[in-house]
Amino acid sequence: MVSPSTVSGDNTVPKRPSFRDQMLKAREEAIVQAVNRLLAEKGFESMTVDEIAADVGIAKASLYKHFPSKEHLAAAAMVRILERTWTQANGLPEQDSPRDKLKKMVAWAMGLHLAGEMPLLPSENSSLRATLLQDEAYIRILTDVSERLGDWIVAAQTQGELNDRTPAVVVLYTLFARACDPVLGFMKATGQYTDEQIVAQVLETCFDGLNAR
Amino acid sequence: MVSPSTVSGDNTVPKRPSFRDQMLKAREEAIVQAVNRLLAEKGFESMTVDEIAADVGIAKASLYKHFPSKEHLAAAAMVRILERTWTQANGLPEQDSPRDKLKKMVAWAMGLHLAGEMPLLPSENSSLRATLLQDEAYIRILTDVSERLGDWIVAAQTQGELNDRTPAVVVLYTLFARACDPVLGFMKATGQYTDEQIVAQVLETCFDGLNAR
DNA sequence: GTCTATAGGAGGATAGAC
DNA sequence: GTCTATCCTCCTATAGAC
Repeated sequence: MVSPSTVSGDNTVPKRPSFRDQMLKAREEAIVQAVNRLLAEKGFESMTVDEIAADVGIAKASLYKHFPSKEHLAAAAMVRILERTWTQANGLPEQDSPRDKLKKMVAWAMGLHLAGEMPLLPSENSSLRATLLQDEAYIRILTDVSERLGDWIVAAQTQGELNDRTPAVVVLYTLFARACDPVLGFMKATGQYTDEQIVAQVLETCFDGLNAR
Repeated sequence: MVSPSTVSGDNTVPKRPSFRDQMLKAREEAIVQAVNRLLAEKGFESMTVDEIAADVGIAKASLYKHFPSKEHLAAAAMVRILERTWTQANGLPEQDSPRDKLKKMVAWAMGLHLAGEMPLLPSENSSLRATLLQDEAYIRILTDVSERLGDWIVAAQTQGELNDRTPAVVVLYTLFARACDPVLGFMKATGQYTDEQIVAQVLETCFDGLNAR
C-alpha cells in the first residue's frame, strides 16, 4: 500500500531531513491545519489571510514565503484532506464489502465535517476553482481517490449491493456531496442529536432513501 | 388560497396604487430579480453591489435608496424565492398524494437551480444569516413554507408513503438541501445530461436511495 | 430618487530591515 | 524566513447636487 504522494518523479537518493527542514515542515503543517479549520468554518471567500496568520501565530508576510497566494494556501489544505481520505480508504478492512467500505468512508467524512475539519466545497465561480484545476498535486490525489471509490461503486453495483440505475459517476458525486451536506449542520444546530446519531441518520437517508420500504 | 404576504397588520383601506408607486414596484422587482440571479451564480460573499447596479442599469447609490444594505438586498431576494415556493405549493393539484406533492416541489426547486435562479444557502457564518434571522418577512414566509411542507411530510409518513424512521424535521431539512444540491451542478458540468434527466436522477437517489432494492 | 464623486475601511500582497 | 510597516485594489456605503 503506497501513498501516491510518495511517488517521486526524480531519482535522487532521499537524504535524512535536516533539523531545519523538519521545523519548516512542522510550520507548514501548522499553517495547513489552520487553513483547513478556517475553510471548514467559513469557506474560502469569508476566510482572511490575517485570520490564518493570527491562528498560526506568525506574521502574514511569513505565510507568503511558504505559499504564493490565498488560493494556494487553500489548495494545500484541499490536498491535505484528500491525502487523509486516501489513507482512510487504504486502512479499511479487506473483508468489508464494497458498499460497506463506501458507507464507512462517507461516515468518516461526515464525522470530520461535524468536527469542523472538512473544508466546504468551493462554489463553482470561486477563484479557488481555477487554482485547483491547475494544481498537479491536487488533480492527482483527487483522481486517485475518485478511482478508488469508483472501483468500489462499480463492484457494489455489479454485486447488487447498490442500484445500477444510477450512473457510477453520479454515485461518486453524491458521496462527495454528502460529506459536506448542510443537513449535518442543521441537525447539529438543533442540539437534539449526538454526532453519531446525525451521521447514522443522514447515512440512512442517503443509502435507503426517504421512501418507505 | 391566500398568500401570507397579503395579510396586513393595519386596517387602512387599500388605495389603487398610483402610477408612481407602480414604477417603484417594478424597479424594486427588477432589483430583486438581479440580486436573485447573482446570488444563484456566485453566492452572497462573491456578489458585489456594483454588479447588481450594473445588472439593473441604475447607479449604485440608487440601490441604497431602496434597500439599506447588501444584506437587505439579499434578504429581499430570499423572501422572493420563498414567496414563489409558497405560490408553487398552493398551485399543486389537490388529488396528488402528500409524497407526490413533495416530489414535485423538490423537482421544481431543482429546475430553478439548474436555470440559475435558486440562491445558494447562506453558509452558517455569513453576515447574511444574522440579517435574515431578524427579518420578520423572511421568518414568516419561511415558517409558512416549512409548516406547509411539514404537514405533507407527516401525512406521507402516516400513510406509509415515506419511511417514519427519519424525523419529519430531518426530512424537511433534506428537501431544502436537495434543492441546492451541488450534485446538480456537477452533472450539468459533464454536459451529458439534460436538465430533466438530472432532476429525475437526483430525485430518484433522494427518495429511493443508493442501495439496490 | 437619480446621478457623480468620494469617503472609509477591509483585505491581499509586498518592501525592506534583521 | 521572520518581522513591521505599507501599498494598493476593491468594495460597501454616503454626501450632495439636480
